[in-house]
Amino acid sequence: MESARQLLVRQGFHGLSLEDVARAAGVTRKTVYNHFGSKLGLLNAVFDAVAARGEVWRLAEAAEVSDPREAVVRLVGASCRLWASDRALLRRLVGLAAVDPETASVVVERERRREATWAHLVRRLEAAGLLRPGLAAEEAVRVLMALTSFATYDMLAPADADPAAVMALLLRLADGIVDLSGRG
Amino acid sequence: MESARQLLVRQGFHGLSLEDVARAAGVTRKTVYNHFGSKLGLLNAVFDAVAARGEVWRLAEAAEVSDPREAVVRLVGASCRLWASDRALLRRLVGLAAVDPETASVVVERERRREATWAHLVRRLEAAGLLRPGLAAEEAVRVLMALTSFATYDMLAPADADPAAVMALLLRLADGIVDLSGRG
DNA sequence: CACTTCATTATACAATATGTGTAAACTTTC
DNA sequence: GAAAGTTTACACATATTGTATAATGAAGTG
Repeated sequence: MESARQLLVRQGFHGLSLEDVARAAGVTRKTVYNHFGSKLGLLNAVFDAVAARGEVWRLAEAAEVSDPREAVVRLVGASCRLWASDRALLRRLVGLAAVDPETASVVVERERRREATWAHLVRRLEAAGLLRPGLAAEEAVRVLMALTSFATYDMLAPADADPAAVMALLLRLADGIVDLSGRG
Repeated sequence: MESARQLLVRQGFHGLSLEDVARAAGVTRKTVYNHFGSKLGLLNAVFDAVAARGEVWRLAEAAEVSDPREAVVRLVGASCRLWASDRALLRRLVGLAAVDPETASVVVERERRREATWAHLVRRLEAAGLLRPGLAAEEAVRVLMALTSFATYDMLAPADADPAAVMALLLRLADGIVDLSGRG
């Protein structure tokens, strides 16, 4: 999996042959198939690994904070840290989902969960009267999804970025949608 | 090219074989190679076509408006219309650039130009004192690039979206970065 | 009309990739 | 040491990209 990760980052998907992966890992191509079933299976495993390393579970944790404004801040932060955990790899993986319908399922499933999290939080914000006026709840969800997406993080963060700096920028933008002014 | 476009949207990149493209277009595979040189060449042509159909030149036009605030508004609008012109196709094309270093060049070149446009406009905004305090010019450029990226548009717009509605949302967000309050 | 030029076709070929099958060698476990 | 499960080496089928070549056909020009 580590071999696959490195090759995927360096060569891209098209340049990633299971022959190379197997060689780099010091095993046979057949062994790779025994473990992962297919190239797609391998990618799935790599994706799961990066999600785990990036501590995805922190997203759910952040969303459960009782103060909804604080929850937004933490959710944005957890997202940034997740995306920063392996940027080059995520770029390939997320891109792949847009390119190949077969591969899409993995990412789509996680995005669905991310959306459910935000949708729930937006309902709480709405109940607390913290949504800016003239803004539908669904719109707010879409905006927050977009702001906390990998694509946005990737464009906002310079190569040597500190996730915290990006987080500050995102919160500033989110303030146009949600009233976060009570907090730093 | 139209065959390629349809197949790319329907099947994704991995499912797009030049055999299928040729058959759908009613020619031989060899003819496709005579015209486009390679699969990449074909994609390039398809990308150029969608950029032309989406009227990319309007971006440059918008950036030249003398009032910098008005220029921002128009540039955001032109971006939305560009991205809306063939969403399903752009999803594949933009994703592909993130997946495959070979393919990246096409998109990267356009992004570079888009960035130059924004960078110039941000300098004008800065000179007019319209940047929100505590914000570096490079940060502003990155934020505006992110807000007007295809990825953001694609996440913000519902399936049946009106580009103008998305544009309004984006301007609201951009207002956290640039003072646009003088305008509607 | 005959001639030339050019693109298209049919066909074959090489190279590379994915995925499967099988028997032999090797490890692990009991 | 024997049984069970992996890994290997090797062969094979299939699909795809890309190139080469001779034959075919459709222009336009004299």
